[in-house]
Amino acid sequence: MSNEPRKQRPGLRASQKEATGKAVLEAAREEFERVGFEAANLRAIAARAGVSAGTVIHHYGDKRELLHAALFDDLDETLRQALAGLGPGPLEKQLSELTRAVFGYYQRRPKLSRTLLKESLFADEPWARKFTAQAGMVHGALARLATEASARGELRPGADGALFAAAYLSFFYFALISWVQGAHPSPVSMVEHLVHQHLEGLRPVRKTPSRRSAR
Amino acid sequence: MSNEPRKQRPGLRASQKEATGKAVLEAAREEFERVGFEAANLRAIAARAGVSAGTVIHHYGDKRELLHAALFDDLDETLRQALAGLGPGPLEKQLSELTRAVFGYYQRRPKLSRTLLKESLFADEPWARKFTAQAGMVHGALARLATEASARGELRPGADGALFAAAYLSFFYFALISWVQGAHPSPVSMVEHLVHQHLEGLRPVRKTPSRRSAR
DNA sequence: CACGTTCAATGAACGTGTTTAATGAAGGCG
DNA sequence: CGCCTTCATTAAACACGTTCATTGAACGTG
Repeated sequence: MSNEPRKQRPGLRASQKEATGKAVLEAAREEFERVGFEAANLRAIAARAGVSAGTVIHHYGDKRELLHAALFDDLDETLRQALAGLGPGPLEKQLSELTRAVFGYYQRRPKLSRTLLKESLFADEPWARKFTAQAGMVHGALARLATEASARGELRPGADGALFAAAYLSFFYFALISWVQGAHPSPVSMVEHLVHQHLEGLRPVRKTPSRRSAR
Repeated sequence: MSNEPRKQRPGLRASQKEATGKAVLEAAREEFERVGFEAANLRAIAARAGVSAGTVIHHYGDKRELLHAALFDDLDETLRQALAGLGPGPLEKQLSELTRAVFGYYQRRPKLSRTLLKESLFADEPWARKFTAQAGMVHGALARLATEASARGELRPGADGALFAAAYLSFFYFALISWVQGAHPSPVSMVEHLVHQHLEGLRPVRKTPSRRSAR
């Protein structure tokens, strides 16, 4: 039972392995963004990293995991910064900022955005778990935003923040899928309209709301 | 050789081609549903249809197109029947029926539902066009349902039926993706909750609506 | 240091989707 | 009927992701 915190010295072999892994990841990022996922060639990525194809697989399991390993952190960072950088504004404005920021992540990788979305939505384990956790983080942040908005009087007191968060995510993914499939020029305004309608509701008016009915 | 119905357009070569095409399609359906998309082997499908692997590709271009060719019509039929069979009930009940019916289509193909959804949402041309058209048909029918509900007084007169349809589709796909990824046991109730919230809205109450706020 | 063990790395081999050149039967035409 | 054209079909070749046995250097231990 020697479960001591056995401090592993860097070790020459371990650090070499880490270096190789990073080189492969960098080569993969470049190739994926340059020619897209399906057109990217594992042997080409391996050559660019100065290793053999077998080494790439030995490190990352398969091509899809390599994609996720190469790009997950960037998306995660984008999400965290977008959430952290939200202004105090009204809920709809905050969501609009968030939509724009995350959309930008995909827009910045035109050759890759379609596959990126496709493979992250339908990832296998262990990445499915990571993406679920990531979505859970965003979901929680959104629910918190809704609660704050409720406290400001923008939403009714009993509003279900978690359910609202699910609705926003539905709208966002639907719009994003429509965009990558070429069905809409920009998901931002679609999400905005859907969020607005979701907040206002569609039931018969009891009294005309005094809020601006823009758009 | 007098069994020829007449000098018809088809011609011997054309009708032979159509026969092999159908045989391939049937073999593909069976193999796909039996072992799933990725595990299905083109040479096995070809053998089952009594042709060579090249013939399968010659007919359908690639493996993904074969999947769509094999299963699109079934989904289309499911959708049309679900839409045609909707009762006169209130809008939320109609949507619940629709959700159940379409969900059933995926539920009936456990080995295939994940890939089916994945590949249809992110299809390439020419199938992307067909799926977009199919979604457009459902979208139109949903907008019509909303308009009718509006005429019945369930929704406010100015309600945007098209936007509501987009919201429903967002919820449905989000719930379906969550389901195929194993994140939720059944998409039906999730869609129901989201639709309900969408209809009621989240703005502060001006006057207490007579409906009870479930959940 | 000597010796056995671990393991990152390799390249050849494999499975499978896709491409291609060849084939031969159907179809059109004088 | 002869001849040429079309084209569905095929087998072989190819491309690429993935598997696997092998290797040799790093590592741990006495």
